[in-house]
Amino acid sequence: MPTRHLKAKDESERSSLEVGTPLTARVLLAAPPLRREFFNRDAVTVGRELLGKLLIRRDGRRLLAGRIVEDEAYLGALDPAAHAYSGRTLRNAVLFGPAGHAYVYFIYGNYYCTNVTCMPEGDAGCVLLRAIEPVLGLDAMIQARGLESSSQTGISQIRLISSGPGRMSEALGITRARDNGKDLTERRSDLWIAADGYRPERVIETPRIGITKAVQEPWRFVIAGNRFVSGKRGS
DNA sequence: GAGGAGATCGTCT
DNA sequence: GACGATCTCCTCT
Repeated sequence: MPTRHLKAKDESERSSLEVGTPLTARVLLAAPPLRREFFNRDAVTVGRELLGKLLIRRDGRRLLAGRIVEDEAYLGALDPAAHAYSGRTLRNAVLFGPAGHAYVYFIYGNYYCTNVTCMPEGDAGCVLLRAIEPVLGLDAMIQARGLESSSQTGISQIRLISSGPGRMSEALGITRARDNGKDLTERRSDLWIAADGYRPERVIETPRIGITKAVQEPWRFVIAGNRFVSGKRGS
């Protein structure tokens, strides 16, 4: 994969790249994984409450983690924009299974998008994870994205690491072959979601983006002011 | 900085 | 054969 060149930056700028509040592996491993009951609710509630939670990837002996700053709810059979709307297929079968599992699909010939199943089994609701704010493993994420090292990554470009569902999945090495159907409530898995007690100050609800059906529904949730939120000017 | 076009391939009909 | 819950690059202002 060719290296994508980002703007150079100086040392003073680099220190500010330690985005949000960087966490240690010890802190991440102490954070309890979200329980099945958390996901066994409607997708809108889960989407709103997932903001601020930690998405953690174990990659060999390494941990990568980011705080969820943007997501979207999809309501299954009730939602024309949802993959489950047209019924069960081989691709979306995970959506019809138990809550708290990863639904990963391939899109536009290049990218993977990562969802968490929710609602009681059979209802096929899910939450699309759209962006995280890196809290551990920043350099590994930059490498996974094919960007230059953090010593050369500009502050104005740092959001390119994990802002957007395709970028976020690539940064954490999430693929359909590796992660589709994985239980995200289980720390013994190599991908899970945990809570460390952080609560976002302000959450904004907006219409979902990148879809052509049910575009008016305000089921996209973002942490207000967070620089890793995708879209134009993070809106 | 903003907007548009093209790339790319799995999935579904 | 058509479409798509995206991203990057290029052009214009």
